[in-house]
Amino acid sequence: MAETVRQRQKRQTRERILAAARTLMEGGRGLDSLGLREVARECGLAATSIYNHFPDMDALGLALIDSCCFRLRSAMEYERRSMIEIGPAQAVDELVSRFVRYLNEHGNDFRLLVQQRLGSHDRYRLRIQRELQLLVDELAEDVRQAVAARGGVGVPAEQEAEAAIAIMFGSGISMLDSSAAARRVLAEHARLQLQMLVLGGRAMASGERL
Amino acid sequence: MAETVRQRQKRQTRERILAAARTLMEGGRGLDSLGLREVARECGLAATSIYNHFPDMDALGLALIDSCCFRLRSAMEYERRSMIEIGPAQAVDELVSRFVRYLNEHGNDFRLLVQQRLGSHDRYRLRIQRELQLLVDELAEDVRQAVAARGGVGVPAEQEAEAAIAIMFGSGISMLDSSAAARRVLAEHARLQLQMLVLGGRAMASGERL
DNA sequence: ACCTTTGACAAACAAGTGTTAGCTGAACGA
DNA sequence: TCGTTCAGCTAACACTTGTTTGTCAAAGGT
Repeated sequence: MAETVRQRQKRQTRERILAAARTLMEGGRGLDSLGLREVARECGLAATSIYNHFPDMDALGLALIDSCCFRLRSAMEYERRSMIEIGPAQAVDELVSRFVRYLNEHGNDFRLLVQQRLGSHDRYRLRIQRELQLLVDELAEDVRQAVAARGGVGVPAEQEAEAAIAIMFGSGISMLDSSAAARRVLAEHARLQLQMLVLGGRAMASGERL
Repeated sequence: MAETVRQRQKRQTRERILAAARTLMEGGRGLDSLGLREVARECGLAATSIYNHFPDMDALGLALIDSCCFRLRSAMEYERRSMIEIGPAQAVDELVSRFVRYLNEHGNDFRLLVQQRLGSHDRYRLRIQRELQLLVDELAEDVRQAVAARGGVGVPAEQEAEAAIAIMFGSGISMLDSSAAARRVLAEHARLQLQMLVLGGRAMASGERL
């Protein structure tokens, strides 16, 4: 059955609410300080109308975070095979440039996720941590496959992936309030740091120790 | 001239206010959601009395952040020479265990710093970023000296330090809501990741590339 | 001893908060 | 066509917020 007029309008209004909330957070404001009436005003709705779409403010926040997770996921997803075929140097380049593009397009998403990862709201925190763990797991799996395809063994893929994400997120946070020029420098640094990490993983796999 | 009764009492009250604010944030609450009257209630003061110690709420927040920066600084400071003498493996151990101890004692400080690093308040953000940059710079200088003392050259110390801090902070965030047992595992992971990084720096210095 | 300073206070202000109750009018299913 | 559903509205409740004003009593300075 096709979508009725009412259903379409309701869905659109719901999206307008989420969009308004995101707009209000563009200045870097936290999710905690976001008011229901403020969101309603931003999208030209009566305050109480929001309750037709979300049972309470927490639900709105969770929906917001969910949409951020979705966009992060979409942005960092890529065809698995390519990672394996292009080799480690280009894989690092690809990873960084993909992340930089995500930051340029959805910097406020990223800010929200990192902020709420340490927020007081347990539901939000768990949701985000699960998402980030998925990111690490996928990257680890890719590292394993890429290493195996080249005949390598023993690289601690899980730790390498976790450290790689930490490095990228660290750079990402710095990029958030940097100019476009400064961002390019920071991206270059991130690339170098990741290369260092991969070299270290390789050294460790071949039995080298400190 | 010795401290008068009034001066001492004022200083003590000021500290009581800051302590109350920190207590209220123990559950992981953000600085934004902290109310003046709430803080006043927590330390048995009239709401308006706080204005005798801080011109406004922003000043209170800044004082809070300053005290967090101070404690982070104290916790991570150490005798410079030891880092150079003990060699890279123990240096990594020392760094991690120092950071873990800091997290155990001042986990909420750390949470506050990481949260506000991305907050909307520019003054807070800048203050924290300056502090973290100092941390990176000091670590980089130590790496340079340690490498030089062992006759190494060409290690990209600045990038290595930045990546190391990113790795530690990433682990730290995960540790914040982990049990003591899980924290030990995470610390072990951080150690491994840092070792990987140092090995990579060494490889890179000797001309190895991906 | 006397006057000034000042930390703490209660009362009030204007505005904000999340949420509930009840109404209206347009879209819907029959 | 007629009754039902329901998104959006206004009004209200019971708070909370940061801040200003003015009072009061204790400590400080002379």
